[in-house]
Amino acid sequence: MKIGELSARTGVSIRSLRYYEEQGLLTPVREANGYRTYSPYAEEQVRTIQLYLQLGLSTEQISGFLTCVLQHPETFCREVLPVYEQKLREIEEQIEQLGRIKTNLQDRIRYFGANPKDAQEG
Amino acid sequence: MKIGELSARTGVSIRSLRYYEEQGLLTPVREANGYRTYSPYAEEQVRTIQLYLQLGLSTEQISGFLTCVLQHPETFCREVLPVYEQKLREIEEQIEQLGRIKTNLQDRIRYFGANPKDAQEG
DNA sequence: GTAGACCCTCCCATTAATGTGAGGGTCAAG
DNA sequence: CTTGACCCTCACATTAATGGGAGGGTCTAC
Repeated sequence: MKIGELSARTGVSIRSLRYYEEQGLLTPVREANGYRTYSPYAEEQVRTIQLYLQLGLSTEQISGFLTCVLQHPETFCREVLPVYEQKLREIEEQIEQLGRIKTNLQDRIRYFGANPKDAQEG
Repeated sequence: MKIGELSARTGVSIRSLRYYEEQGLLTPVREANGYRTYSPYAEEQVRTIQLYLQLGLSTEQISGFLTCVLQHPETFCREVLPVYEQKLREIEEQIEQLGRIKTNLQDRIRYFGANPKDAQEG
């Protein structure tokens, strides 16, 4: 199938499909006229890419294990686990940082309730 | 004081001080030679700006209430509360989103423990 | 043979704060 | 009057995935 059809089937923009190729995540064959042709498996492949992107992984990280997970269950590809673990650490750190900011904001908001309402302009 | 001294006192780069001015957060006077001259109060002002930036507010948001909070307690400036509340909502939403991703990652990581270790290469 | 729907590449823009460097003034001390 | 430490403006780079447009080829149906 051509890029327009793959885009329609997956909901991923043509621009992004070309970007994934540039990043080594997709390798369509080229017809004599230069058009990209994708195998039917590309559709699942694109959905897989999207899934990992939604987990916050970069195209570079995804490229490290995509070939394997397309052929095996995720848990069989040993490149995957360390990426997940690192990402998990990053996420936890971000959550902590956001939690600190949240508490700080909540404290500040609380003070508004505890103080006179004669607020000043600008 | 000149920009180099303000930078040294606050630890904020000269580049950033000029950026804050561009964004309307600082308004040093200009000498005849074009040099920026900052009042002694600028030091506290810069620390205040940094504080709000660390809360995740944008320079645009900060500019909306900075003048007021420099003259009054934060709780007296009515521009502040809605910004805090909006930011708090954003933070909470981000935390939720990260939490979902975290759970997803943890689930995936758990499956590795529950499966055979004969992982495949690339 | 032409209209219209495809496809191609190349390149710029987005976001927000900051880094960096070129090219060039200012000023104080020697 | 030169050195060196300042200061200035302008402008590009950073990040990552995506949007968008220009300029142009291809293919199908009429």
